[in-house]
Amino acid sequence: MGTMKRRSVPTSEELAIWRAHIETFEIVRARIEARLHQDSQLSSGDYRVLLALSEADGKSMRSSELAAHIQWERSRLSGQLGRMERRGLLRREPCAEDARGANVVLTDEGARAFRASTLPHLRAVKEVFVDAFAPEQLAQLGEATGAMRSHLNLDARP
Amino acid sequence: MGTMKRRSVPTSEELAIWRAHIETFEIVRARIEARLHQDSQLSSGDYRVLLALSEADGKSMRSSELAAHIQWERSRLSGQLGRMERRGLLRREPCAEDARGANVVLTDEGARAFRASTLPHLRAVKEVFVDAFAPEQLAQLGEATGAMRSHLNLDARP
DNA sequence: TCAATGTGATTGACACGTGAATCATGCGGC
DNA sequence: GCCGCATGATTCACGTGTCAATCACATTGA
Repeated sequence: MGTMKRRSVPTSEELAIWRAHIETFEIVRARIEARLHQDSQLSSGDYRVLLALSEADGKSMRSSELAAHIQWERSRLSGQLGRMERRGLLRREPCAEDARGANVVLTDEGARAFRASTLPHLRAVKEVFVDAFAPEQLAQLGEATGAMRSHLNLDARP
Repeated sequence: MGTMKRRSVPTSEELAIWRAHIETFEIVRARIEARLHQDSQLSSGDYRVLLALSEADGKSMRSSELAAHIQWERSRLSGQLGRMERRGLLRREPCAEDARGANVVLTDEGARAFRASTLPHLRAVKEVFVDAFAPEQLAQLGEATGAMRSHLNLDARP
C-alpha cells in the first residue's frame, strides 16, 4: 500500500467555502442585529441578557449566575449591565445572602422592551435566515452545525 | 383549496438551528483568530489587509481602493491602518496624482509577517473548520452558503 | 482570632466597529 | 479666477470585547 500523506492545508475549494461561509454569515448576523436595533433599540447583547432574565425565576438572577448561563466573561457582562442599567432596562441590587454579590433584576421597562422586541426579531430570523433555505437544506445546515459542535467538543458534559 | 397562511416566525426547530449555527460558528471564528494571533501576532483585520496588499501591484494601494476591495468602511480601515503603521507593518505616503489621497505600502516587515502567518493560518482553517465535516457535508455547506448569498442578493453585479 | 486564600464583581487599558462630523483637496461651470 | 460641490481620508463619540488588576467580602485553618 502506498504511503498516505494527509493534506495539512485546505484545498482552494475548501478555502473558498470557508471564506464565503464566514463572510456570508457575518453579514446575516449584522442584518438581523440591525433589524433588532431599528425595531427595538436593542443590541444583540441586550437581547441576550433580557431573554435570560425574562426566563429567570423572579425575573432576577445573580450576576455570576447570569454570566455562566449565557457563557459570557464576567467583565463583559459587567459593562453590559452597566449600560443597560443606565437605560433603565434592569436594576442591580445588593444581595442579601452574600454581600459581595449583586442581584440583577429586570425592570418593568426592560420586560416591556423585551416583550415588544420578540416578534419582530423572530420575524427577522425567519425572513433573513430561515427563508434563505429549502427545508432539506436547512436540516443539512443543522447537521453540519452538529458535526462542528462535536468536532469542537462543545456539548461536552461539565 | 384551503387558505394558506405562511408562518411569519420560525418554528422552534428552525430557531434552534439558527441559534446553534450562529453560536457555533462564532466560536469557530474566535478559535481560528486566536490561533492566528498566537502563531503570528496578527488579528484577522491585520491578515485581511496584509493579504490584499500582498496581492496588490507594487505591494501598495490607494487607501480607498483598499477599502473597496475588502469591503470595509473607510473609517474602519483608517483606524486599522493607523494601528498597523504604528507596528511597522505598512507605511502611508502622500499620493503624487491626488494630494488628498494616501498610498498604503506594505513594508518588508509586513510582507515577512504575512508570509510567516500563511501556513499556520491555513492549517488552522483545515483543522478547525474543514476537518469537522465529511466531504459531502462540506459541499452541502457550500451550497447552503450559496443559497444564502443569493437570498441576500450578494454577488449582485455592480 | 486573624492571616491566607478564594470568590463575586468592577475597573482600566486597550483593540476594534460604526456613523456623523470634519478637513483638505480636486473640479466643473460661471 | 473662484464659488460650490464632490471626493479622499481622518477624527470623534460611543458601544462593545478581552485580559489583567483591583477591591470587597467570605471562608478556612492554625
